[in-house]
Amino acid sequence: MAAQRRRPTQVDIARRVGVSQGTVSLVISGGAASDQVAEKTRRAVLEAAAELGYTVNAAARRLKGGRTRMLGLYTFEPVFPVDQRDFYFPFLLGVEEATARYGYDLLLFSSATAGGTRRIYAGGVNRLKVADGCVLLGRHLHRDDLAELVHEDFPFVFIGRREVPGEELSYVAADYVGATRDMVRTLADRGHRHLAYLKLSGDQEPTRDRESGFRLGLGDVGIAGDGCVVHPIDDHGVITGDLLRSWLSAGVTALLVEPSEDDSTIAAVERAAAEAGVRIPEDCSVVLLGDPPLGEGARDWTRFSLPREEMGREAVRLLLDLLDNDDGEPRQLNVACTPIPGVSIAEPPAPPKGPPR
Amino acid sequence: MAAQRRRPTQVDIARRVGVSQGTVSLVISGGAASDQVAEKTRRAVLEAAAELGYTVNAAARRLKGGRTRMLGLYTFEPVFPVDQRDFYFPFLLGVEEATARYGYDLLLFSSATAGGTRRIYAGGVNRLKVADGCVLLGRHLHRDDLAELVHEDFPFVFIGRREVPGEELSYVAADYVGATRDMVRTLADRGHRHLAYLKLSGDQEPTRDRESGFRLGLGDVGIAGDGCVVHPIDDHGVITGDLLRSWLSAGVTALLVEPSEDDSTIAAVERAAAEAGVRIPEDCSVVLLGDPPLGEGARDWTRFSLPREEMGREAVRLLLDLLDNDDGEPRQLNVACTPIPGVSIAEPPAPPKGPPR
DNA sequence: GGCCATCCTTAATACGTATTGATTCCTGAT
DNA sequence: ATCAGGAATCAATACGTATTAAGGATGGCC
Repeated sequence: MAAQRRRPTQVDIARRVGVSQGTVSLVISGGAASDQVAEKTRRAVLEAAAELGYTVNAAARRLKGGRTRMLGLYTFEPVFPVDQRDFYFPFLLGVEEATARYGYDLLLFSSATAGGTRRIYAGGVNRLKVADGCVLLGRHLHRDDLAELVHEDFPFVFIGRREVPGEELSYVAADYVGATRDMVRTLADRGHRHLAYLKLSGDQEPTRDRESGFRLGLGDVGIAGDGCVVHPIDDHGVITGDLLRSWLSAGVTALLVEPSEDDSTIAAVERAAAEAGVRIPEDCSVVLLGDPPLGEGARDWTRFSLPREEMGREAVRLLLDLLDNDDGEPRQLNVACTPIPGVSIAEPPAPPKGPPR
Repeated sequence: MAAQRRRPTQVDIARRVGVSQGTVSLVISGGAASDQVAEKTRRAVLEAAAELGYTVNAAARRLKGGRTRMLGLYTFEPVFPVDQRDFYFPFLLGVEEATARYGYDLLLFSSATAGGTRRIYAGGVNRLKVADGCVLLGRHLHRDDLAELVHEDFPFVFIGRREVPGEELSYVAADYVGATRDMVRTLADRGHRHLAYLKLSGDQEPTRDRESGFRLGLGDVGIAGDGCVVHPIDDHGVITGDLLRSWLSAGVTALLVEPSEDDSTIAAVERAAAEAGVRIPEDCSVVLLGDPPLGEGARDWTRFSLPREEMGREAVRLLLDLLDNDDGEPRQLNVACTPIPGVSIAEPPAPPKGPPR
């Protein structure tokens, strides 16, 4: 154990065999340039290398070559805490799988917590750049950091559509617009004409996309906006039974609910319904605009699901594409969501009193 | 956008500010030597660094002997595939959490798959060394790789006890010996005198430790070994109803089953019992020597559980300790398992015929 | 004004590898 | 004997950082 402290280098091999370090390098790196080395020398070098227990110093090799063959994964929220892991884990899975398949290593930027908040620029230094490129993930991002990042021209791909004014950036996103639009159609086909959309507060792109889809859907089926409600809820989802009841008596027959990463908004809707004595779907249809992790024995909601694992894989693919073909062009990919029929919608109930029209 | 492709270096910063590269290094590395730099210069450097989007080149820093502030995580099995993730995930969780808390980043060596098998030395290069140190995990390891790694004197900690002949290495392991020993005692207290131990084939340390515990336990309670059975099963657990029946008629009243990473061995026991018409625990008590991931509605086995998350955290702690105080001493830590009572044991049934004594 | 001490900055060097233009050595032909 | 030409090897250099001994400026003190 108390043997040599220093690891053997190519110089050690060279000295032992009686050649130069350059020659050793030619042999060790193998491949193309290696066949110009005499077979005898070649064998002698390899033998000495084995005897000394030589291994290439990865750092030195990387230093020379530029690439690190590492991809970074930065998450604006901590991914591993258990309450959120079911939501984020499939992305991770996909990213990891693709990273491995392409022969890269994956660097998790776990350290980036500055006083509880996660920031890219800790100490004025962008740590992400240790990797060749980076996959970003998470809802509660710092706009400043993101803008700065774009400005730096560092290759990255966001999972989820993100906007930075005046810049085009690369992402792979779920097609919330289309999926929500389809949901509205589905409800309209069942006869619903008065809808309430419960959107998350905080003006994030995923929310905006759903809202666009909502309005587009209304247009598609010819529903006027004034019979409908758009109601913001905070992340921990507060909605009262009274509020729900007031909507229903105003003629609303179906709810579209935007889920958060956990199941808080859905739980809130369940509570409100119970409170108001409203049955789902008999008295009110409910659809989820997404596919949050639900506990055991949860209701089989009518919803759509994101191909999260595939999104992770695609993000890596785009990133590598970005690295290899360095035009300045952003890569943008929208993937379709899969509708899940579920059992939380039904025909609208017979109107108790005459609703407006 | 089509700006410089090359990443800015300390030299670029130096040129811009009008100082030397050395001064920039002093500022960037921060800490002790940093306070001999004038505050004005210091700020100018940091500012320029931010503007240029400078990041320290990990490879270069490492080459020079500095730290990368990266810890590696190398798994001999793929961790992410879903069927095994429930087993390995808590380790990951612990490792990630501790890594983050100590301000390090976590490098997952996903790339190390050479033709399906995971090898540390892919192409003669030990890639682990990019990181400051490494946590190793997994059952099906390559002994050659491990021996080589030890021989290289690279700091690492294994999760799980591992042996390399003639070397002492660092690990944090579950105390399988003690836990199994206690299980034998528990069974003996209930009146069982003839036990069968189903061990995994493949001569791994965790298996050997359980077997030691088994024999120690027998000694503790004064059971002779000749009324007991030690039966190896392969990873996919084949055991027939006939075999089970033959044991029982030879007087065996309780089974100790070593679980694999999935639940295959347990499923095999269930099958064999059903096949032979043996009820658990009425006709035969069964304990698990571990805590495998079980599906929904699985039997509440009498077993013991590993503090997997804690083990992950501890591994990181040991590793950092190893990095900071570099004596040649290995760090070894055994953590106790927690017994879980369960409902799969009972008193031994009345002997159907006179069993041997 | 000269000398020293203090503070800041620099120049030089090492780390281990990959690459390339130059050099030596050989062989065979003239 | 000389030279061309190829094969095998070498010497030199770059990569980006950390470190340290040495240099230079500034100010104080007598």
